[in-house]
Amino acid sequence: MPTPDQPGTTRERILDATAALFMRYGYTGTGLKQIVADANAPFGSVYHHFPGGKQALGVEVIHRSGAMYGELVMSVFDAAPDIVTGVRDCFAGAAEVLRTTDYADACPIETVALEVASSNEQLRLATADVFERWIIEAVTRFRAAGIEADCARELAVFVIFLLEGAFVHCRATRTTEALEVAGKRAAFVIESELRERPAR
Amino acid sequence: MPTPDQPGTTRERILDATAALFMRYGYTGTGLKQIVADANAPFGSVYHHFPGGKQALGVEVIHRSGAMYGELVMSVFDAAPDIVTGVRDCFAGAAEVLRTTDYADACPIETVALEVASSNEQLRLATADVFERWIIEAVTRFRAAGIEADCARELAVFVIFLLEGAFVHCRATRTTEALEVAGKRAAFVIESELRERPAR
DNA sequence: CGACGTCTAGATAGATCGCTCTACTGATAG
DNA sequence: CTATCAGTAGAGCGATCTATCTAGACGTCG
Repeated sequence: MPTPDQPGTTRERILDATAALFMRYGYTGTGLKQIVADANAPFGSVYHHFPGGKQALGVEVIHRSGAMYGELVMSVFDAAPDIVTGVRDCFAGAAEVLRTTDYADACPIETVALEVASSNEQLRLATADVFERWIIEAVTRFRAAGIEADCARELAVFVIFLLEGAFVHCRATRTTEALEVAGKRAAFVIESELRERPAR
Repeated sequence: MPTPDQPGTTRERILDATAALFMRYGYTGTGLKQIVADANAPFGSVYHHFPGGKQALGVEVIHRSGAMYGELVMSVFDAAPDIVTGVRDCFAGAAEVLRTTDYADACPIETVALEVASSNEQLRLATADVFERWIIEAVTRFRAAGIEADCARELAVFVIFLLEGAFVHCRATRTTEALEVAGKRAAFVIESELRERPAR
């Protein structure tokens, strides 16, 4: 489905189209021809704006998508009355998005991360960087909610990759079972942690 | 790294080589040329043994790898004195394998599952089938350990996709942090469940 | 022995890949 | 006005992809 004449500069349209395609089809599964078709951009513009070619475009898309998805998740946390509700809302929201996008829109970098982990060091480092930023953001939230530093990092890693794992099952089965289970368990674990070790 | 003249029939060598390549590079990232090179097989043999081409080969590899990985995990459970230790050993074993294979050998079908979820219905169904079989096997184990039916399925989904999520982080960062955190949390959750709702 | 089916072996086709190249457009500066 | 430069536009290159095709090797039957 080609994206109809979006607003924004050619460069931005290329970035947006690439991000959408990476989320669904991954890095090797997305061709430059398809990117420019979806972005309504001429082929030559890709190499004008991204002299490093597909890899350079990939690195920028990974960082950009990672930042945008991080902000999206954080906005859900901001809207929630407490951290446990925030976690629950994140999983529920992710399930809702999956249902309304024909199980296509999950994590914007997960497919790419697995694809490039053993084949492209530059892209692998980009995905690792995004994951680390997400963890740090989550740690900040958890600490602010009164969880001790060491434990906060453990919980951040636990919650984020429980979400990533659930995405795999949901996309493969076209159900949201895994996200529902994961959300319930994640919320319960954080609740327990807060109960057992109350505020500092 | 081309696999040196393995034993087995040409067909089996093709299946083994494809499975290894899918695990590292995914479906679209693996070419038939590379498969026959690694398998020490002539190109034509692929289409002789798999008349359906790359997709038919993919479907069979997914089912085969899924069954083999399931058996591997179950053998770890069999060797453990109890179910909590079994879960802990699975995550620890997965971390050990990752470390000794340069973070390449994780889940044999995870990368493919994400890649094909929105692009190839036949392969998507194959990955969904494998996940469902794994869940059923895990449910059987958990029920045998005295966990109630509904809860057993929840725990199975939770543990399996916590493992899958951890694989993403480990392969991207080339650390085993996520698997260690996940193993610890998974074991704790199952332990709690057994403590709170003792044998039937 | 020859006929037949299975499997090996690889050349080749046709499409698509990432990428490079030149030409063109339009806005701005001198 | 001309000169300049960023960006648009797409034809075309070599490489690689999946898939097909023909030919040969090998064993097993009649």
